Amino acid sequence: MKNFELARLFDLMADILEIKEENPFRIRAYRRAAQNLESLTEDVEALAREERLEEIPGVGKDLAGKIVEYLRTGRIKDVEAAKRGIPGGVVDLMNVPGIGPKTAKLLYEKEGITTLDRLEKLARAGKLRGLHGIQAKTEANILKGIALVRGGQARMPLGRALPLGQELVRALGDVPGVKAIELAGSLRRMKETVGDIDVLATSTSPAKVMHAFTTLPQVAEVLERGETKAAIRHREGIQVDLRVLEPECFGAALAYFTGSKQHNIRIREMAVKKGLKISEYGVFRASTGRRVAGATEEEVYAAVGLPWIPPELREDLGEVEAAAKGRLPDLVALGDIRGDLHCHTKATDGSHTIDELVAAAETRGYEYVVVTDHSLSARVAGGLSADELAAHVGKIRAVQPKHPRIAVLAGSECDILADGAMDYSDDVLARLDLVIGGVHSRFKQPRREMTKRICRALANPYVSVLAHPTGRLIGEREPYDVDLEEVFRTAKQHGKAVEINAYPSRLDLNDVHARRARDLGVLIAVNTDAHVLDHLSTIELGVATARRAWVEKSGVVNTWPAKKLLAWARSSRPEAGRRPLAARGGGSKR
DNA sequence: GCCGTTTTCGGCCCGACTGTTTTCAGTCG
Repeated sequence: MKNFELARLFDLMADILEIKEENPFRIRAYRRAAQNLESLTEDVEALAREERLEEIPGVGKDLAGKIVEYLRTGRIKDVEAAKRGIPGGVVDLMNVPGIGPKTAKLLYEKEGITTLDRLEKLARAGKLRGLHGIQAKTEANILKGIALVRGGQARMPLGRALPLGQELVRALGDVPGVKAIELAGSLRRMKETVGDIDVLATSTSPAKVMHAFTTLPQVAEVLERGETKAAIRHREGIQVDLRVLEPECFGAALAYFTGSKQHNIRIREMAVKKGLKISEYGVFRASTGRRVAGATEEEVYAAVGLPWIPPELREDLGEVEAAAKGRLPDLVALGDIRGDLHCHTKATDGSHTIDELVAAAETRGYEYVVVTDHSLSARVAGGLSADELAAHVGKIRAVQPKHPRIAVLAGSECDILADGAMDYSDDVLARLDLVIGGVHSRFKQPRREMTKRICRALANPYVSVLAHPTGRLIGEREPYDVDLEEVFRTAKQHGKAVEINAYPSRLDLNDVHARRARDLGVLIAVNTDAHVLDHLSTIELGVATARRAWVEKSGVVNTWPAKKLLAWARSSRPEAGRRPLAARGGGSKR
């Protein structure tokens, strides 16, 4: 899978062309192609083999040729050529906030700076001032920027940023004069990580809102403050941008501020063709400057002949075309979820009892909850032996009478062993209502072994759902090397579901992979993997990821009624019905 | 460099804030 390598290469090319002050549209073409390669759900090598590269948006004859060249030779001559005369470090200078292509070029050409170290040294010594446009303040900003880069300006996981953003919205919502306030940007689009938090407010007295914002207790530093726009650094480290506009602009401003940038460009291009101009202030007739829309997002989209597009889809990944054809997906929504299929208890590594879990699920309005503690091999998690599982299932069944409004189901998050066998024998699994299979060991297995291992588990008649299919932990652990195409094909063949695990540091499958699964017609389960009761609410992150993947309600097994869900889980099993655990003797561990 | 219900050539989104060159370029989103 060379999608990311190529994306980085095209981005590098764009950086170099910027420094060389090339045609800005050519630069944009490289950036757009890079972005689309990054979010491509298919393997670029497969597309190349099938001569379908030009189906990638933003990839024409020329870039397709460069992709083929890279896949064949491992390099692109034009990129190598462009790199000549621009030392690699010069491009890195542009990572410093405030340094763009012009400044990077200036620093290199006038001072020969090609590394951050050298830049820092000269800035500290006050030797940059006097260069065209650089005085003391710019020098100080460069030093701040360098510190930021060195500190690793890592993007913040959605699960952390969302509560911070919601807290800010609550705080600013109380400020007198604020009419409406919303999160925007990548946070509203629910990207798995966000670079900053964008907040949009409408008010008749923006100055008051600006003041309130820049003096919030969460503020570590005010970065920028104008009449309608301000930016602060949150004490949690992330930057927060606030924009305040008149109420009649709200829809246009929300659309503009939600992005993505690429999506906005598409919409504005459509507007231009209709003789309109769209900005954050509204939709205007280009000829007269007369305002024709802007109070709501629906108005803005309607002005270019489109239905409203859900924020999660606004990535210029086909949603504009789908909207134009009236074929937007009917996305799964939080309210569609009828139960959680993946939850732990004190029996293994959860921190609440079965009863507490069931009560919490009931409070959420769920129709069912599946208790899925770990199997024996997950030793660190206190995995259960077959005997212990039998006793545990007895306890799970025992709480049912106390909770008549919710079906309490017995399951397991059963380890998929190194060779693809399950951690419990089939006759043990047969006594469970629903089994989730997951990889928790031997993450470094070679791709072919890992793929075979997971596919074997999916073929097991008692396994219904594949937990966290790639094993990645955002910012902590890389996904294991596995051929997801093969996994998805196998899941489809056996009618099994793959999970979108909503655990904040997992979000596994991610949006791109989940979309591929969805495109291949694979069933999806959205689960929290809750270890503490609070985690049940992170289902929101999982549903958001499903929505970003264009997943519809019908494709999500835990939007189904309990009867349908259980019938599906049983459908691949050789025997009909479920035999009571006690009648089967049990005893053996596997 | 891409792309086409105005176009296979000639377009390609739009505006705010900062620092400094004090009228605007550079950067950012």
